[in-house]
Amino acid sequence: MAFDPAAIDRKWQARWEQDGLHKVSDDDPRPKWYEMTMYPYPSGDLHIGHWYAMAPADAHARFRRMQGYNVLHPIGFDAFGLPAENAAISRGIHPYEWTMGNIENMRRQLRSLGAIYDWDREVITCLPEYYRWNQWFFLRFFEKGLAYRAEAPVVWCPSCQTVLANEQVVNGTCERCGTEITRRDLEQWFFKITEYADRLLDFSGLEEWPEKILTMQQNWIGRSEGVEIAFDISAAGLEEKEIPTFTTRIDTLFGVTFIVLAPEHPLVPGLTTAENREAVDEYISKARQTSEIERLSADKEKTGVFTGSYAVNRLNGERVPVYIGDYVLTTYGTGAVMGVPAHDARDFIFARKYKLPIRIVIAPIEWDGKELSDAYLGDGFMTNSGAYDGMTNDEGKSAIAADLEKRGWGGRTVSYRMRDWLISRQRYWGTPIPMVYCDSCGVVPVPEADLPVLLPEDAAFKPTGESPLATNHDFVHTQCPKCGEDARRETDTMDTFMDSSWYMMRYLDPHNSDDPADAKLLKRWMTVDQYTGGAEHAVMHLLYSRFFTKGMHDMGLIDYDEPFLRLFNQGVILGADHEKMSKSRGNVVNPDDFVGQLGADAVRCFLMFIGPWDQGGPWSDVGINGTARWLNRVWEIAVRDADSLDDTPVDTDAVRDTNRLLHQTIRKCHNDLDRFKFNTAIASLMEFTNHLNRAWTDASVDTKTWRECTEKLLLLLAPMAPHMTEELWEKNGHPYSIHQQGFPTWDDDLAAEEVITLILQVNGKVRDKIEVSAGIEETEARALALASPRIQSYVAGKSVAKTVYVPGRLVNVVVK
RNA sequence: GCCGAAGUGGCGAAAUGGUAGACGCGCCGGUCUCAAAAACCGGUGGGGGUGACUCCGUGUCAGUUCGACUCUGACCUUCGGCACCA
Repeated sequence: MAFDPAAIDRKWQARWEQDGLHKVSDDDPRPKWYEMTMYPYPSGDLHIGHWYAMAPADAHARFRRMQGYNVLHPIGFDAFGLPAENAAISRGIHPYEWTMGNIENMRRQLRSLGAIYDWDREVITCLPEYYRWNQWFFLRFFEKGLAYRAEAPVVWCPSCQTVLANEQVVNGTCERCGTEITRRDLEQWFFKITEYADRLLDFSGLEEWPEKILTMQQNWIGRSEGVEIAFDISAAGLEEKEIPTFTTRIDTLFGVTFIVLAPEHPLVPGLTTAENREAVDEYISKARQTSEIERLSADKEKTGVFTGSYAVNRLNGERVPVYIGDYVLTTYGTGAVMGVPAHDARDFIFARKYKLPIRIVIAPIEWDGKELSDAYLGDGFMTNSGAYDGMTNDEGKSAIAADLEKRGWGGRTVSYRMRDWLISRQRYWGTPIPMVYCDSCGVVPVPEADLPVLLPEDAAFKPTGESPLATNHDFVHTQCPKCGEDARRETDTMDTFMDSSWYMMRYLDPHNSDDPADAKLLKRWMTVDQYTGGAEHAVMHLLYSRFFTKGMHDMGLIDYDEPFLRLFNQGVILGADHEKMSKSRGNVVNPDDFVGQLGADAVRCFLMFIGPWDQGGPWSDVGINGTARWLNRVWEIAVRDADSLDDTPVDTDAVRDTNRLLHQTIRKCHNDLDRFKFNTAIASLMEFTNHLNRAWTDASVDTKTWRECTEKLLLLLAPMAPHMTEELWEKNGHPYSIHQQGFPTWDDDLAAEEVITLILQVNGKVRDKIEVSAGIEETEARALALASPRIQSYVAGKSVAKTVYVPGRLVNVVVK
């Protein structure tokens, strides 16, 4: 019976589909297990990276199903986004056609993987039945005050011709295309994610998220506690009488020798005196020209220019000069900082450059009173600080903050690095934002009954920097839902991260036309028990989705407030040259070639066998042969005629060994699959296979034991290699389907070793190994060790200081 | 610059205080064959020894311990994240 993997793949994929084996029922009495993998963008081709993300996830979901859970492991397509639009521009295909064609092809490829996807639950985000709920959620967020329109300096990608959210900027470049970003002042739609900053920092509702992701989210949110303190500028005769600044080091307030405003700060024109105007204007226009990357570079020279005005530090009445400098960011804090050169590295450099005084107000321990060669950032005693002198700087912090609050000059506050989520996009292929602009009523939401606002089929795709929808007159011209007069539609579309923020709900009820998802089904299935995907979404999708869930929770739409209970990040699959796969490197692996030749199971197993799943690693065209060979051997073993063996144990010890290994293998496999350690699970199955093969050759196994072992081997392997195990299950006369069987269980007593190898050491070095009974007593073990001739030869002439006994493992004789 | 993870045979890796290198690739030898491939069996960290054996060995250097790939400190390298955030 030759093993023909391709034929077996076809046979069972068709059978499972026909039988609806993977249809998931909502009423199943078993406990639910919702395991999701990040849905793919329909780029048109399922590459090995997709397989690496999906095959192990599927094996894990299958493992949970065999453990007795009602497992939902759905799939869908992240179908809005720029590549579709770019295809339209370069090839004249409509984004819809392009996307749906790709989905068609990818469905076929996804089926070849043999996963347990329930295709009735497929979600495609670019269809009105999906994106109408994006609009619906937008309106809910708007009503709740969590969606707002504001003018702000926003990030612009000159290549994508659209604004981006801060999270979508990587080192000053566009996350999608790598183009250096610029800034623009535009009126855009934002989601108030900053209002949830503190709750997003609370990870207590999560179980088993990688520490790395939590740290990244924490750093991204960048919470810092400090004080907002206002400096008096009433002398300048402006309407504004003060400059608010934010500091985390209010204890250094007496060390302030200047103020620096961001060049874009609104007070700059007012504070600039006539004789300084020319220099200030020149500086500002130069700052505008410097690129974002350059401006954000930390080691760039700190520059600035004096405005000619002074501000008063009201706590000590000192008058300090006001500068502008581009090391101060408009987007953080108040866009103005108090300059404390003695205790801030940046201010120190700035003060040196512009010959500003450097006054030490926190005395370093063992300070000799000399000038500093660098800013002193550590703790110490307050000095040169009036009434606060002699306090520790920690005490000074609270004392000064309290005094400022008392006098109304400032107060404790919290600043965040994270900005609100900018969701407008000046592109066509996305969800239209359901808003109308009316000359008399202002900004008016589209009534719920009028949803969805359909994305029109025809639009000019060429990006001009303005939304393509803006040139579509039929789309733009509408009536105000309030007064009925002529009005204009919003022509921007939504960030596609809107789609992925709630798609886990839609899988539960993908065709519901009354709600995003039925409340009973949400109750039944949410929260997602296990989510798997790449770590690159740490501060984008994963953060947005947590925010979105908390927002929905607060609106009473759902009763849970974290979307994903457990998260696992798989690593990245690399080319055989250990480099990232890319067309230009020519190291891209096409899974279809291997699937056709060796079968889906071999590809699945090899991907899991390469190494730990979270580590990723290099693909190997020859390495996969090892896995394929092994599956071949499993096949060959499982089709042997067990009746040709003796039906009574030939060698009871050998049979007991086989049985013990069976139970150990079940235990190992179970524990490893539970923790996504597929590589060692497969290794243990290989060992077991090798053992069975030897036992057959030695004729040291009886019919019954052989049958039990091969049956269990197939069950253990079923999550990883679903096709061939199903075929072999049938060949061995078991009832269809192997995938509806329980995962084997083990007996610790049967798995326990009877004989162990006791390691005998002298001074920690292995000198002898002896076989002893597992239940050996300590005194006996020690005696055996000292009696060993090999140990004695090392002990001879020395004195035994002590012996260390580790039960079941070793005896270490310490000699001097 | 700061934070985090990692560094083990020719290669992917295993072992999380107790036999370093399980399992697999590759390579070498063998069986089968006219021959080759496939398949199967055996060997395979390095040095020394005819051999029983023996010494060295988990990035480097110290330390803790009877015993360290594993724990601690410093350093080197690689990869990720953040990077004027006041």
